[in-house]
Amino acid sequence: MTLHHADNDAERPSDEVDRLVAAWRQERPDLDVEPLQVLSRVSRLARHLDRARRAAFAEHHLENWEFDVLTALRRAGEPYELSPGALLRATLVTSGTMTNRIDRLTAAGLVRRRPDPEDRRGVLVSLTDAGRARVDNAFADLLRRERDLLAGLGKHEQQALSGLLRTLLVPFDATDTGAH
Amino acid sequence: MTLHHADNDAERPSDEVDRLVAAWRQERPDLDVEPLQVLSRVSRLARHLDRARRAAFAEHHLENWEFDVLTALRRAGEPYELSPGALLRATLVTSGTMTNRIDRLTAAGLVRRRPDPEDRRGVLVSLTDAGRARVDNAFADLLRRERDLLAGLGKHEQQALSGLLRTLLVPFDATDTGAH
DNA sequence: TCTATCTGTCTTGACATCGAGATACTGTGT
DNA sequence: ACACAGTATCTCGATGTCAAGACAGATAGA
Repeated sequence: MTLHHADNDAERPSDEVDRLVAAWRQERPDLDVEPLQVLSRVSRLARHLDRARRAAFAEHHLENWEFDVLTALRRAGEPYELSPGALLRATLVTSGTMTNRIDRLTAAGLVRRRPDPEDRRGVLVSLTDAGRARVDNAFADLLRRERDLLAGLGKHEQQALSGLLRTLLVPFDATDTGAH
Repeated sequence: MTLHHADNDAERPSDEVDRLVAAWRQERPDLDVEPLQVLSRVSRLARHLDRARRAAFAEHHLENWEFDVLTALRRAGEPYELSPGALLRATLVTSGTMTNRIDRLTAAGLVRRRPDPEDRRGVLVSLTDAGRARVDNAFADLLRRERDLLAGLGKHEQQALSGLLRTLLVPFDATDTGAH
């Protein structure tokens, strides 16, 4: 079957989403399930990426969430210092979560808290030397592994892919005010 | 700045990942952070999708995890029945999680458990009529919303995108045996 | 100055997930 | 028959996250 359009045939390797879409076409031929071809793949790939990152960071004794916070600080540049509010906007988590994360990173000696001299409600969180060393090592390692994951695509294909993804992302990053 | 290569210029709208990559280039000019252009976008987009799905399902009184289980059963076709083991492989969660989910879906009257007549260790989980109605409505709604999210891309672009994503996904779906 | 409102951080309680292990049954080989 | 490895499900304890709200301090208007 599906002989009526030679679109998707030929012996291209198929993934779980191909099977999923085929099952839906069988069960709900009345619906157009094309959107799943893109968006289910995005979700599933993200899930696999999460696991791959977990494995990568294990060697550096870092959890994914620790890495997320530390990289946000590292990216900020000298003196590697941000407010909790800036951190939660960068990492897309809520304020309760961020407080908890900072507590644990402080206990682990990777970040430091100090009162904001210009706003007495506020706090500033900064990287310790140990934190900076850990994140720099882990980040270099992560990039190596991510390059491997992308090895199946040529340079131009990667650029095409990131361009298409950007188009989907722009509306979110424009209108979204982040989590509170 | 960044005048030395006209790559990424022109006034293309930019997203958070463009800013993130720019920050890394400033801080770590020694590293090639190109992989982030693809993979950070995948992660962030998945995160946004998760929220969008949450909003979509709220109207149907469904949580994301409920939808995942119910659709797996719905896709299976008549009589909409699978083992917990098959369900956890389909949804990429652990067995403890799946037991818990089935408990709660049973309490909500959306699925039913019965002993497997052919394997007395086993159980079979099936959709109730209420469960099937709920998932069918929610799925149609989800597809409408996902189509809107993809409105920024033409048909060919969507196909190109799903093809590129499939290339990245195949290695995972081939070697991965799922969560236990 | 006083008051109302806003903002930034932290606290609390509920909850879904994971990982490891317990339990029950199957099927194979001796 | 019997033991043993394999498989399927469930139980339990620990953990990370969220949502809502408490609280202190900032900010603007009268």
